[in-house]
Amino acid sequence: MSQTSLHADDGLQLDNQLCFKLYAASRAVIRAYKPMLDQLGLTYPQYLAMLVLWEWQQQPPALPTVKALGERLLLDSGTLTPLLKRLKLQGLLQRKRSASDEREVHLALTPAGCSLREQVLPLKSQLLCERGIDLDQVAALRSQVGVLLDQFMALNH
Amino acid sequence: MSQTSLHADDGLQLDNQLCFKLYAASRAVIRAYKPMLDQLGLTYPQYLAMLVLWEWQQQPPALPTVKALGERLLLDSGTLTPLLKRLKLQGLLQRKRSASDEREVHLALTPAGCSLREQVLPLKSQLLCERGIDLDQVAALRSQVGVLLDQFMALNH
DNA sequence: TTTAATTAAATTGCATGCAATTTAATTGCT
DNA sequence: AGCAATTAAATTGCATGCAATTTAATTAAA
Repeated sequence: MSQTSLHADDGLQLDNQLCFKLYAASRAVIRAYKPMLDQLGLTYPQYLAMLVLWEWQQQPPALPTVKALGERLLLDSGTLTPLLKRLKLQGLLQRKRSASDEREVHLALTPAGCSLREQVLPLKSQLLCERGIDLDQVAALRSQVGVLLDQFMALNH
Repeated sequence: MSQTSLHADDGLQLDNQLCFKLYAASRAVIRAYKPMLDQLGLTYPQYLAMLVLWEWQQQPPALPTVKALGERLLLDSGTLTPLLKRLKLQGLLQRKRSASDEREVHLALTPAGCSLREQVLPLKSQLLCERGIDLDQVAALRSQVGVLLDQFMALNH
């Protein structure tokens, strides 16, 4: 009998938990982004919101609402409403009640919000370079984590 | 030229971001744990703390301090102090200043904290079963995310 | 040995996440 | 039309994360 089988439930060892690895890795990656995000004046979830709004510049969605943003980021209005108010305070976007449906709030980038995008790519290249990230490895892992995410999305209703 | 290359910077597409996949997958997995954790009366980070304290029952660390727990979970006292106070309020652990070094706070499970462990394995089995999780796939992904985590840990100082 | 530097927790302040409730607007149904 | 059910945001309350500061205790150093 091997030493590792002395305890019946390695199933509860922290290091055996995928959930902990994901949780820790997610925070570690966010931490790595911090210097870049500080330059941009954004928090991490604010950055994700901006990524979506920048995408919408090129591929406008049916409705650029808080709801649509929430579906993309998997966040609800409880998180997004205050976050978007802060982005608005920074002059990066506008929030406007829809004329056709007063329940909806439509989001639109300001010129400042638009142009912030141009600062991101060079900063990101620098980040990847400084850390010697293997892009192929990142792409492979992204794909696999994506599969896991899809499975859980399918199962969480 | 393919349609996907019309935009020069797919590098900023949300779906191409490993960071977003990790962030979303981490939250999705935590969401999946919620029913089990509700049964235990724990939040997710509280559960992780308990996993470490249960491990310490079998493999006592040099010093069972807040600092040691923080090194294991990659969390600081700003997060852990209030979390541990809540676990103490629930009667799951004790916090005691070290006699030899009054700066340290030593953590010890109460009998209730100890015995809570026995409820976890069956609940976890049920969770994996209900969701039809492929254990080999989970193990493989855990290993790969672990590699990424180690790389970032090495790079973040 | 007094003082400076370090260290471990705790505290403070701010921005998430998210459940639950509320508010206001729209739809659906009779 | 009139009213119940739905829907989109906002709000409330609570528990993280984490940077920055503070407090208290220990070590190192001049």
